[in-house]
Amino acid sequence: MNQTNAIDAFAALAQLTRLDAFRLLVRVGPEGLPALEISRQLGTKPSTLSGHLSILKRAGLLKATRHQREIHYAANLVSVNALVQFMIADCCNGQIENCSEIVAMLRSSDKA
Amino acid sequence: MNQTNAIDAFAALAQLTRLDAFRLLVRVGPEGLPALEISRQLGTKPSTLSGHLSILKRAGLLKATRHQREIHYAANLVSVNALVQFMIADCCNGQIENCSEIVAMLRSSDKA
DNA sequence: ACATCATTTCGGCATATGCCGAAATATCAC
DNA sequence: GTGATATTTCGGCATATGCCGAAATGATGT
Repeated sequence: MNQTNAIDAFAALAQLTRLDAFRLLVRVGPEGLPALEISRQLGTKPSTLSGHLSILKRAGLLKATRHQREIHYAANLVSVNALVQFMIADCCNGQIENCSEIVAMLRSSDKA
Repeated sequence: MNQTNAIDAFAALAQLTRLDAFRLLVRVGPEGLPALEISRQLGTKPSTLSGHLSILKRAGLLKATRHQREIHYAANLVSVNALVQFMIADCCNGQIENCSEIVAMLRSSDKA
């Protein structure tokens, strides 16, 4: 994960349709959904959604796999972790005692 | 944290100068830095940076406090946590066994 | 009040983004 | 090959964003 990569990921998520699509796929889990099904669930035109999916995929946030005629898109959670790591890298210049709050919070992400 | 709020936060981070500013302030820690100092460290014009800081602040990613003439900006890490929670909410429809990987990854955020 | 330093607001310009419909490409069943 | 379904690519248009310099606002010390 580098600056450019992180900006692509943030930009990908900074748009209503794409954020909805990503969160839908997070809920669905590793099997993902075909593009047309996502388009139906979100109420967007297939052509519009296609561009959005490609942006999310290029940013590393989605994985795509063929299933017969359909292409299933699924959330790539590894990249979420990398993005978080990048955001809070070298927090408080490594003075751990200052960062303990945040670390505790990220630990509490268990409920996700 | 809701959709609109999350989009504002992602959009705020999806820009080179703002991402640099935010990460700089994460490194600096809770005391933050005055605007002009950030402007110097990033090599941007004060007027340009001012707009960026206000975007980050409106997104909840920065806190601002006066110190004499200066306004110190500091990263608000609580909102980072809220953003992550929002991104991965209801992951795998709550079927924990499918999400265990991600949970483990976010736990490993300790090294931050 | 005045001079000074810190920050923000404003206009203007160039570029990027999002939406759609129509057409193109890809896969499958027959 | 033909027809049917799934997905992507391509124009075109409207809007949003980022940058800068200049001017305005805020806060401090004398």
